[in-house]
Amino acid sequence: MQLYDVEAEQFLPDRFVSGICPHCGSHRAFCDQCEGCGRTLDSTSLIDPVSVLTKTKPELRETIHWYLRLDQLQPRLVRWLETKKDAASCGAHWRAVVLNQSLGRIKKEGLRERSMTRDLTWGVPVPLDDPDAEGKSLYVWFDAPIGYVSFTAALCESNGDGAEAYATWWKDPDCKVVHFIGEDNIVFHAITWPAMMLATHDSESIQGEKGEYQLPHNVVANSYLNIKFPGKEEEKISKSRGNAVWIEDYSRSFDPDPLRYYLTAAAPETSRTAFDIDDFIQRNNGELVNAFGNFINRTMTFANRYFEGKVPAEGARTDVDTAQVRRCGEARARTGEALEACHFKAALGEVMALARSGNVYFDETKPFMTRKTDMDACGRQINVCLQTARTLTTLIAPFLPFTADRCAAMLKLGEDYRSWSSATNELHEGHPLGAAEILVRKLDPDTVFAD
RNA sequence: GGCGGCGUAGCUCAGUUGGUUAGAGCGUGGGCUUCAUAAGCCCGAGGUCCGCGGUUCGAGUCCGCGCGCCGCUACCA
Repeated sequence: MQLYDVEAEQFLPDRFVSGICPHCGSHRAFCDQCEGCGRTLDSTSLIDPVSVLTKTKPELRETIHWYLRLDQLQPRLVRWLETKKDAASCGAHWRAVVLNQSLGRIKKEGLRERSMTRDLTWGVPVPLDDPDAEGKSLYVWFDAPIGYVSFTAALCESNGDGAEAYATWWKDPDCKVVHFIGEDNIVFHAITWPAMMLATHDSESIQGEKGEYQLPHNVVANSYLNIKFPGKEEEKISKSRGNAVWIEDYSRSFDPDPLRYYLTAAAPETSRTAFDIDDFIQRNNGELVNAFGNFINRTMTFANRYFEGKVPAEGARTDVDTAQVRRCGEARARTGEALEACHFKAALGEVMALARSGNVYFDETKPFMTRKTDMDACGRQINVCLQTARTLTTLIAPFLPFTADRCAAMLKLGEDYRSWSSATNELHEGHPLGAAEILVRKLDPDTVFAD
């Protein structure tokens, strides 16, 4: 039985019916819950129910819906989620907030069956040859994740592989599916959608056997990103308030990479953060340009000016030299680990740390001094700087693809420079170099504010 | 009301399963350097890890209570 608005000619969802709470007498009660005392209500217990749409009194009508038996799937879901607590056993480091919101809720409240259909005149019609399905649509969170699969199939088809190739992506344990979402969508991706897939399984495997839908390898939820304009208070990004920075507008005047850099560096991975325009300019100029870009630039100009645009001989490396080369390998490993764990801020931090170590190495070995006293040492040092730049090119690629391409062009690297293992492939003596070009430019506050 | 999150240096944040003198970047004070995009490097100052209590040989970390801020509790995707 469900409340029906005769005038609007539609069934009413719980939040569309207001009335008086039978417990506390508050007038701010909805069908499912009272805003006054907070108690959850039975859908028919509300006193003097009124439709929010037409202010008329709704009547009870019988309707039929299809339910997802989350209650029956709960034990398997819990077993699956439990494995996600331990990175070692599941191979993925799940963020605490995702487990807390999903597993925590199940343990305290348990799951109830949930209707996956709605009495709607729009949306995706229930695809059943059943008179009761007439005029009913699928609940959005039932068909939205299925869309993940169907657009994979559509893509496979347009690629000429045939729609059935979707199984390569969705039904093969070797293919890890990772959902990147906002924190408000956690339960749908960590509970509802996995439950739907579990319901299709024949096996008792919690992850899914080959040929069965694979549950997510990881569900990575970010918090919200606020926005802060200079001289104003931090506020929520809102289309209606017009305080959003549109990608189309931004990309008309600026390169995408500085924005990528900032959005990664300031991402709300554990708690809400703000896109602060001042901070954006400052981090671009101080970190990306001064630390990273300048290291590449000072290395390239030096190599071009004093070594005829070729990689100088490696020579007999000193401890200081090998230590820097070793740092390149360590940075590759650490950045890779952080990326695997979806710790993108930390991963980017590792890349920046390598760039900074390059600057430290440059300052400590002083090739601009050895140039006058010991040309072999100078070449050895610039060789190490170039190896560092080589590693940086690959490591920065996942974050700043255009910048990486420009680095690769300067170092005359092949197409495969993005392959992670190639990061520490050393450039050989005599390897030709391109002209030194400015990688990233400073942002001028006045120009940015004008836009 | 229920569920969940956050509170660590002046600012923005890291702190994995409790384990030495709590870290990074920026900012700030002092110094060095010139290859480089007026870039870079070194050293220093700066913290009652929101408060109180508890568990423990040991708590930023675990438990309880309190204070403050925030999100979810949608037929939006």
